[in-house]
Amino acid sequence: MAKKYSASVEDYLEAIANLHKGEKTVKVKQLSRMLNVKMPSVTAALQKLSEEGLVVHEKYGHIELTPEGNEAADDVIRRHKALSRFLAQALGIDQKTAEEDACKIEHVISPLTLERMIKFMEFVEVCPLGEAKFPQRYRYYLEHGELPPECLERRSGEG
Amino acid sequence: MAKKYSASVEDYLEAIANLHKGEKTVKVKQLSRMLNVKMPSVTAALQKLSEEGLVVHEKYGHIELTPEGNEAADDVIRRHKALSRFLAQALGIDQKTAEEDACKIEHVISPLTLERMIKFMEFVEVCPLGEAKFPQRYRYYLEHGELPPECLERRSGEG
DNA sequence: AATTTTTGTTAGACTTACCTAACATTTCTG
DNA sequence: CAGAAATGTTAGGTAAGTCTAACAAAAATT
Repeated sequence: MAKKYSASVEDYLEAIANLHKGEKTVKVKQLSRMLNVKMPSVTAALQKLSEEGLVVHEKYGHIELTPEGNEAADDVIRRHKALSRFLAQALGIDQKTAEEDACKIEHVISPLTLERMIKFMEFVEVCPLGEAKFPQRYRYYLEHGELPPECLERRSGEG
Repeated sequence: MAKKYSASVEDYLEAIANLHKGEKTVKVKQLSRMLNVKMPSVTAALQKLSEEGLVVHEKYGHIELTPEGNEAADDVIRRHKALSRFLAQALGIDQKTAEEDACKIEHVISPLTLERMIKFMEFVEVCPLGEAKFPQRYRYYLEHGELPPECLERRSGEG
């Protein structure tokens, strides 16, 4: 299960799924715009995706995902979301960059690494913040380029 | 500066640079093995790289990087190392997986995200560990699936 | 309803990067 | 140093994925 698709295929599936959420019907033009490719490229891609049983698309008609296509799309979207959350929340990266990186990395990241990023965020959320101020201190370090005062204070006494 | 090269080009440059460190001369066969491609593919790639001024390679001769090629290779290697360190150290991913993911992600990660990963590691190293036990606690959470005892103890008193 | 505009498709070409098979050169070895 | 083995190159093919130009259908407009 969870076959491997090319980055391009994943991009098409993801875009179709996302467009489906907003609009009732998905059309070639929308995909073309969303993916920054010309319409003939979309037509060609849809043909291949149809043959592979991931998409339903009759000539001049609207575009839908098959159950298999939908499953694959959901998986890409899951990776995308986890990644962009991790980059933004854990590393303090701005939303735009986090999105852009997620769009690329989602195609190549291993399941294990993804799982670890998710675990990392879980941990940060779950571990009492008053105690483990790590994330906030990291933000401070990012902003000021030096350790926050409460780290410096105790430094000589620590080790 | 720092032009954009394809993932494939980056892989060749990186491999040549790495091989150079070990052996005195780099040969087609070695690259072929290292990159899991057949020798004719290497020959073709070297031709292109030569034309682009990244590599010096005369027929049947040994392979070297130009200054420009070397600079590009160093940059890829820098990304690779930072990534694999981040994955292994910060996220607790095994070395093999960390390497594999680094090999892929190095081609698509943004400078900002890379920089943040580096900053993250710097912070973990620099911030007194006795105080910010975040990384260790994260490891515990990874291993046991629940918070370490010292987090749980104080939990009710924190909210 | 006829025409224009928009959208979609087909046809054909290009690029990247790989492959196999056949040939060429180098290197090793008896 | 001559033949065998290993290495490297050329020639020609394939697959993905993109593009432009020309044509076709659908949708909008008058």
